[in-house]
Amino acid sequence: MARRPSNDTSSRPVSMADVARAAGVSQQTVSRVANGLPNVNEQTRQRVQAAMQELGFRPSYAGRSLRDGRYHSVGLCVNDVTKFGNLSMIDGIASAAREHNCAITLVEMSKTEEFSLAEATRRMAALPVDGIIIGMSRMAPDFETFDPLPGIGTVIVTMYAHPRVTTVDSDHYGCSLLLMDHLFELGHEQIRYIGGPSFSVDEQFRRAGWQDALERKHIEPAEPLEGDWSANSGYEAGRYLAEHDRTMTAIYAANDQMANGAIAALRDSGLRVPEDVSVVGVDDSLDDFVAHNELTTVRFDLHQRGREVFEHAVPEAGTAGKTVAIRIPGQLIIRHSTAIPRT
Amino acid sequence: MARRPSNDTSSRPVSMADVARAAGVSQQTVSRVANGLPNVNEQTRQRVQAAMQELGFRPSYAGRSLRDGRYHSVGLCVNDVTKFGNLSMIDGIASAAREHNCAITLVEMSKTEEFSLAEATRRMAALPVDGIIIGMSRMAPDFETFDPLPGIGTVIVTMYAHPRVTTVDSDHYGCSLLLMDHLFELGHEQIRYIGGPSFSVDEQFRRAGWQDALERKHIEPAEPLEGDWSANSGYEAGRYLAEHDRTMTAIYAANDQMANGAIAALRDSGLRVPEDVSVVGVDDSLDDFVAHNELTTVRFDLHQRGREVFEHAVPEAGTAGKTVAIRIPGQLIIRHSTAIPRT
DNA sequence: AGTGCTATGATAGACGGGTTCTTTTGTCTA
DNA sequence: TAGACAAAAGAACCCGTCTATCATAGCACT
Repeated sequence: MARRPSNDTSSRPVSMADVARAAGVSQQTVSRVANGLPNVNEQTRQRVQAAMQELGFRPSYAGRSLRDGRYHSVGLCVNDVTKFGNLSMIDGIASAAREHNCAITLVEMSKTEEFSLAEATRRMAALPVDGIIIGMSRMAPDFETFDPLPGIGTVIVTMYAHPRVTTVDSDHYGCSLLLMDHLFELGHEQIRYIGGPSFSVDEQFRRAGWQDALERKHIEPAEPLEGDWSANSGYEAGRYLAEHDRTMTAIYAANDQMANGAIAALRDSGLRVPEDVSVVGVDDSLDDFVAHNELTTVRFDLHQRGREVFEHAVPEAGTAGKTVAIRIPGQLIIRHSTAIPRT
Repeated sequence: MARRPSNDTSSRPVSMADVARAAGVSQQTVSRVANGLPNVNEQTRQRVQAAMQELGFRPSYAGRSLRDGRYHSVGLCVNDVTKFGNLSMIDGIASAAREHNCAITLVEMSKTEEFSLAEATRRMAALPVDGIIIGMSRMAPDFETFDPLPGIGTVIVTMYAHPRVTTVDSDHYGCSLLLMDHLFELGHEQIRYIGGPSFSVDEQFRRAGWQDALERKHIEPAEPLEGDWSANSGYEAGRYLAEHDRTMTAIYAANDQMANGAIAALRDSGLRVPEDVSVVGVDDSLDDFVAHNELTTVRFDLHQRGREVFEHAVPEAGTAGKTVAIRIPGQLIIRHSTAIPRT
């Protein structure tokens, strides 16, 4: 004989059968009570509920999931929870998930090493998820060849489009155009670029936007500088530019933190912002950290992105099947770090 | 009749039975292959593996969980993902979870409204979790009366101790003592306090530490100021103090962001930091946002906290049953925002 | 008495993976 | 040729929830 059904409530979670035994009713009367179905006598209902309470019954997630084939959770795979991009992704998705009464199953891959989409998918597929979301903040080695698992919605959060997978992201290319247009309108032409690490996908697209904007106006882009997203790296780059480039009138830093560092460097070098040099950033992330934030920047609607990501990963209503690439535009926030260039 | 077993592989995930049918073997021969058990002919094994590959078999999480009563995931319930305290909690727990090859099931409660522990527990208990972690960044209305669910490990991340639940947190009281001792050693006595919102548990303990430290030295604490953790609120408080208190020699801001704002305010008011006024903060959170961060602060080991939280929520080895209160000390980081007071 | 409705029980099947028990098949030896 | 033994495969069931049938008893109303 296989395992005998055990009646000791101590070592095993309380099941409906336990409750039924305790209340002196049948198992599916307990089911009726648990699911609020009709045709249950009021006295019986109370007796069952009392038994549930006393025994500490909670319906088995595994049993229920097995039955109705749904997990009510969406899988999210990121490399580093604390990076601004990932954090804002979690935030946006958490909002959307809550609206759908859904939880998030979060897996953090190695903070430093890159991971393949196949590996991430395999890992997530073994978890209780109705859909898989992968944050691809750096190019995965198998992006081109990757095939999503059949039968489960998959969304990659990245700017790169994929022929067989829906991708969603804030428009990290368009934000550059917004900022560059703003600077062009003010009259700037010599606009230097301080980027993030070159392996970053966001960096690649923000930088491409900067470069294309210049080339469209037939301006030769000066050598871009590479930081690591931190204010200190922005400071160093700003210092370098202040000392070596007397023709520039504006700096586009690929995020606010580096922009903030660059501003400090310019001021330490005796240059005024925005009178001598205009500075712009991206993310609108400084408010909590810097008093009187004056930085012109681009703000992304992260909750909208979260909603799009979520709803494409867990397609409730016939949205399935279509592979799309969604880019959510940012909004230009003009503050006082930009002005008409000195003549 | 109940639901008929369906054989259309299209609408249903691929099960072992499907693989067995395709490979022409029995279901548990597939099981043996899947779990690498012996007593399977090499040819049979290859045939089964080929069938698995072709059909895209992946073992059902629900079936497996139902069988062995484990979910390999820990539940985490917070009010707002983006708040520094919660973010660092997620980060720390994610590390610990990864070490145990475990996922995190994340639920974000209302960002603004407080929630009861009973409600949070009920919500988490319906999810695939082997343990429940609740971030209580503001006092829950039912903290005193709360009883944890039997049969599942529960940890509350908060400074308040609870008689029936293990609580873990960074030592938000001790960090104040570290900073105050540092200021005392330099010779400061008139130390003003800029706190976070009074409903915050962290605030309550950081403030209590400041107050107790002063009273232990028989110094009457001057009225504490209340901010909202943001740099702007720190700026306003700093401005107020600069204008109204000419006897203070140091400011203790309850987080780095407010400290950063306060420093800006002092400088705007013509006071030098640290020559005229010393400033300290807590969290060591500025590095990414501010170039040349000079703020003396306290850094918490968030990964250690995450590990403690995780291991008490999911007790692998006999640590169960004991209700403890763990407070993880911070580390004083002395930079250059503190100096001997002017005489 | 017959009809219809409600409350409940009894039984069973389905979901998918894993364990145990049993049976079949194959090989080697006496 | 029979017996011993091991390898391989099958059959049965359990985990817990939910639902689909039936069956039955009680009650009210016509």
